[in-house]
Formats: sequence, C-alpha cells, structure tokens
Amino acid sequence: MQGSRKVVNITRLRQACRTCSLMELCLPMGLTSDDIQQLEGIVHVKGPIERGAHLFREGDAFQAIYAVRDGAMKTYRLDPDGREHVLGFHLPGELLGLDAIYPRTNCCSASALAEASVCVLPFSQLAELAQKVPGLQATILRLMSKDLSVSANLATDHTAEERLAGFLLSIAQRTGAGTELRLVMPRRDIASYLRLATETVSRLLARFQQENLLEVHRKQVRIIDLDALRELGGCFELMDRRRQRTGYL
Amino acid sequence: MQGSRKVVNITRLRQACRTCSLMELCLPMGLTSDDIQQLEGIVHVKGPIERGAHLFREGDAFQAIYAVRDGAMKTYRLDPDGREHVLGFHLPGELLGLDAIYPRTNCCSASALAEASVCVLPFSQLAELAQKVPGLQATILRLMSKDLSVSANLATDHTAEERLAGFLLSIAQRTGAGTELRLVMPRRDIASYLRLATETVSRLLARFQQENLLEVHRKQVRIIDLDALRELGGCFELMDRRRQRTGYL
DNA sequence: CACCGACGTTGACTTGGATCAACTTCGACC
DNA sequence: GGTCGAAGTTGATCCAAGTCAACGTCGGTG
Repeated sequence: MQGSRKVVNITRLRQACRTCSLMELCLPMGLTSDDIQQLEGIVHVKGPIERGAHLFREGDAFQAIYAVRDGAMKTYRLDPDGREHVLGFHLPGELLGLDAIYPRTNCCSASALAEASVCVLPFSQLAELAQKVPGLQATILRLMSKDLSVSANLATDHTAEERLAGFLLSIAQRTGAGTELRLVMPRRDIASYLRLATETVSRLLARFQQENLLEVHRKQVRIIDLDALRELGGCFELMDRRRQRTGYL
Repeated sequence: MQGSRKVVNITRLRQACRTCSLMELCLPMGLTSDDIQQLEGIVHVKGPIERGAHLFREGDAFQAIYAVRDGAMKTYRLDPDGREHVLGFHLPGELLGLDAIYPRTNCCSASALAEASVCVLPFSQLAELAQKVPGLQATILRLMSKDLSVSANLATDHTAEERLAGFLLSIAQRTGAGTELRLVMPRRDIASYLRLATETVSRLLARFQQENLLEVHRKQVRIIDLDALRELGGCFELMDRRRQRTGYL
C-alpha cells in the first residue's frame, strides 16, 4: 500500500485554486477568477505530511498561514509539565496558524492526525494581496472572526456531556458528513480538546449509545437522534453561511 | 456627584484620534498622521454609557466594531436557561465585537461595567479604509489574532487557582497598573468568565492573601509576590509587543 | 499467525470545585 | 444616620469528573 504511491517528495507544487475541490470552502470563496489567479500566484502545496509529522512547532518564527487540503491536522501546546493540550482540529478547507500573526511566533504546534496536505499561504504576500483584493481581505476577516466564536464557545462553561455532544455536531457539520461521521482523532485528543479525561469521553460515548443517541464503532459514529444531541450540545453549532445544508443538518 | 457632570447626551462626537491618549494602544497604532486623519473620518464617539447599560445585544445586526475609550465593558451570552456567561472584559484601548463579523449578527451582548465611552467603527467603512491603508489592515489582523490567543488560553485545561492567577496577571498587564490593580468587575463576573463559582473566586482570593501572594481589599488588589503568581498562572500572560513595559511586569 | 504496543473500555475510588445556606459588609437612597 | 438590597465571605455538604488500575481489542510487524 505504501509502495503503490510513488515517492512524492515534491513538496512545493503550484496550486490551482480554480480546480480545487475546496474552492467554495476556503479562501478563494467569493473571489473573481481574476482574483483567484493572483492567489494561486502566492500559494503552494505542501505534502504529503504523514500521520504524526509536524507542519510547524511552537516557537517557530511565523511565516505563513495554512489551509488544509486533505487529511486532518491538530494544533496543540505543551504545558510546563510536558502535558499536551489540544487547541483545535483542522479539517479540509479550514485555516491554521492565525493565532501566530500577533506574536509573530507560532504559539502552538501543528501535526497531522492522518496523512495530510496543506496549502501554504506566505503571510506577508497574503497580506499584500489582501490589500489589493477586497474579497480576500473580507474572507480572511470572516474566517478569523469565525475562529473567535469557536473558541468562545469552548471557553464557556458547559458539562462534559454538552461539550461532547457539541463536538460531535461540530464535526458532523464541518465534514458535511450528515449523520455518518468518522473521528480521525484518537479519544485522547478529543478529551484534551474538550478538557476531559479520556475515560470520560469513552464513558459518555458509551452512554450516548446506550441512550440511543448514537451508534459507535471505534472511530465510526452514526448519529441516530440528532434532535436529542442538539438539545444537549446545540449551542456549539455555528451559523455557517457557506455550507448552508439543505436543512437536514 | 451625578449633578456636577452636565447632561452629555451628544452621543456622536467626532473623535480626534491624533490627540487620543490611547493612540499607542488602539487602532491608530503604527499609522501615519495622514492615515489617522482618514480613520478619524469614519470614527465617532459614543457615550457616556452608564454602568449596566448595553452597547449592543445578542442578535442585533452587525454594524460596527468598537474600541473602549474609557471605563470598562463586558461581553456575555445567555444560555438557554437564562444564565449569564461572561466571554470577555474590555479595557481602554481594546476592541469589541470582532466575533460578529462572521455571522453578521452579534452573538453576544456588551454592557458597561463602569461608566464608559467607546469609539464606534462602522465595519463596512473600516474594511474599505483598511483596503487603502496597509497599516490599518495589519493592525486589525493583529488584534484579531491576539484575541484568538486569549481565548485559546482560557479554553485550555487549568485549575481554578491557575486561571485566577492568570486572570489577575492579565488585568495587571492590560491596565499597565503595575502591582496595584482595581477589579472593576464584580466577583460574579470574574467567576463566570473563569468558569468558576463566585464562592470559589472568593475563597481563592482569601487563600492567595493568606499565602502572601496578594493583598485584597474588596476591588482593590495589590500583588505582593509577582513571581509566585507567575509560577501559577504565567502561561496566561500574552507577549505584548505594544506595551513592552520596562521589565518589572 | 503470534506477539506487541497503542488505543479504548470498564470499574472502584478520590477530589476539586459546585451547591446550599447563613451571615457580614458595603454603598445608595430616603 | 438608619434601612434595604446587592455583593462578598465562610462553612458544610455533595457530586461530576478525574485518577488509578485492570482488562479488552485492534493493527502493524517479524
């Protein structure tokens, strides 16, 4: 299986945003084809990044922000005792590294949860381009604003149950998977992200299953009672103007 | 006392950023005097906003972002049970309302903790101006990025002790007050912001005092053992490139 | 295909912080 | 300056979630 994929070490492919399947989801969203062409001029693809490998590390000088193309990434920090705290999961179409703009230093590390590739957006060039392309500036501001809401949601006070329910809804929403979702990240990472113990996540999933809200098979989760789940964790779902689904999720 | 201040109901004063004491702290930071003049063209002052009065409410259409001029504001949301969750405190020079850009609707309410006044920055005009003034775009991106770090800090897993210590340090840092600080917000709001019970905040402050880290008199706090406090909550302090103090805090 | 280590689950016990309740202190207003 | 309500403190008790420990299960490798 590893062998069937030829060694692709060309980590700097030009990216054709125009043909990218994430166009509706990512920075090019709402740009004219002319604007997109300019964006393509500064973007390149990096990958494959194998599972567990790092895209950047805490302390690295800030150079670029990144957009996930495929696979999945997590960002995390190590506390003084060396324990890992997961700050976020980043799925295809989502940005990474925005929090490093202010301090000009990456204040978290980013590693791949599954083999991934990303678009590299060198920040100085991106900012320069955003100066010329109003739609791009607007998109960046909106995406940053969205991240603010996400962390505000997580920072507020909720029970373990509410946070986990909200997390599952958020993953379902972001992957557009409907009710059938795959948790790429291990339980330990979910727990860390939600500020819970791994055991608590495990127990809650078991309980949700027992109460007929979910069907859980290892990383595979099927949502059975969406309404009940929403009842618990609904406030974690974000209004999403891009991915207005046809109402069923 | 109330009487000595004449009824100031002129809520729309033009603002002279050039002479504002917050210039080094707020949006004009790093702009040329020419740029600042343009900024002044779109900014107006709103206030006084009396203690407890609202600047905007959850659900309002998004029109503007705001910069606190003086006083202090809090942002909060009500959960389905009607309980208030404080999302943030906003001191002079800090921005408010950035999280509403994405959903185009205010997703929290903002009220004054003490009589306050703010600069109103109509967003569409601000975005338009940022398009022309590179330094302004850069500043907005940096300030949003900073807010991302703040909420990431808060969202990660810490004990009550660590969060409160970090909170005190953050207030000290942001007010530039050195070791003598005044908590404008009631205990209840601190507790809500830190996801604690009021009683816990009270007890912890008592304990910090007993352990000779602080001296607490109601809203007045003096930091006695800064190093010990940093040991506990240091990771909440943000690198701040604007307010590099002379090392003592 | 047997072994190993990482991941996940389950049970027993502990604990940090919440809740409930009583009391004190403050400051605004008559 | 006395009254009243809001804010803050302190003590007793409780519980959600953490910790510790044992065990099951999967997937990759020799």
